Amino acid sequence: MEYNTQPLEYFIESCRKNNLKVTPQRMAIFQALVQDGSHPNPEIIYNRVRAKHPTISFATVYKTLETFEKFGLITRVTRLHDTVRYDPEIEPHHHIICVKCRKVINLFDEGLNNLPVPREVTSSNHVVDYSVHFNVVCEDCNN
Amino acid sequence: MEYNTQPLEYFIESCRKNNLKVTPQRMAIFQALVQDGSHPNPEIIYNRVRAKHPTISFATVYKTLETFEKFGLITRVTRLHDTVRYDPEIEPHHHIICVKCRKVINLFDEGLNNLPVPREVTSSNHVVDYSVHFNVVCEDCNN
DNA sequence: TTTCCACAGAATAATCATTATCGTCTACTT
DNA sequence: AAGTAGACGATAATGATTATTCTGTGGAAA
Repeated sequence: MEYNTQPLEYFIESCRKNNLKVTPQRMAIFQALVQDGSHPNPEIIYNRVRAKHPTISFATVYKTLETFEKFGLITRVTRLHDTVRYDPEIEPHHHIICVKCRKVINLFDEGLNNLPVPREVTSSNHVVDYSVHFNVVCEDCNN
Repeated sequence: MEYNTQPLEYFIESCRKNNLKVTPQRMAIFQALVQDGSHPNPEIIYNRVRAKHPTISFATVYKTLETFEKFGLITRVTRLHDTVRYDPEIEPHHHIICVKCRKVINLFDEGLNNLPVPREVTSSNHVVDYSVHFNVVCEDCNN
């Protein structure tokens, strides 16, 4: 179990490279994220950070995480978290997702439908389905 | 371009099988979803349906879509739409997502990191990255 | 050193998406 | 005819996120 994939020194270095100031709050937010592999949401991070910085505000957490993501210091699991997106397609398929305009296009591909599922996945979980998310910048957004 | 993957007759049949009443509103909601491949959110569907059913309410649209999904008539692109989930991992990796408790676990797998990306994806898009989402019921939720 | 300025942070309001509640209606049972 | 469950509409409530505004601070420039 190795969570500390991004040691603090690397984080600080990355901030410097991007002209981001390294503040105690930012370090705390980053550490709250790195401390485990739980993919926390802003609320959880906020609560963790409050232990050491009781006056920090929600907005700061949101803005900081957004900034980190913008500069590639962290990622988000999916970029489609703003609203539910429905699909009438119920057969196995995959998705092309434009990270700018959030357009979603279905992708049907036999090869992708038959990926070898790692044992790590099947060993302790019941797999419902899977789908490959291609995060792209689409033609329309590329101009 | 083939969107009508689920003709209306099949929809009606599926409703009957699941003891769901087939109402004009439900047909309209389903057709608003099937009419194109745009993966609309509830707001868009609401606006489309209002053309024929001006008195329909937002709540009905939400509840109906939820019902459809529950019975497997439609799907959602991702089940992590309720809140942003951050990840300190910036190297290519994949996700195991429990559809019940929404736990997310990173998955590192060389094979999955080197999938052949279909030409359909690369031809008109700039691929930022991709990630395989395994939707599962995790050990904890399986009891 | 002093002044200036941009960024960072805190507090708070506002917005947007979603869910819950409640009353009504209707088809179907008893 | 009365009862019941599901469906619908109206609306309130909640929860997540974003915007706004003000204050502070550290370093660049004078």
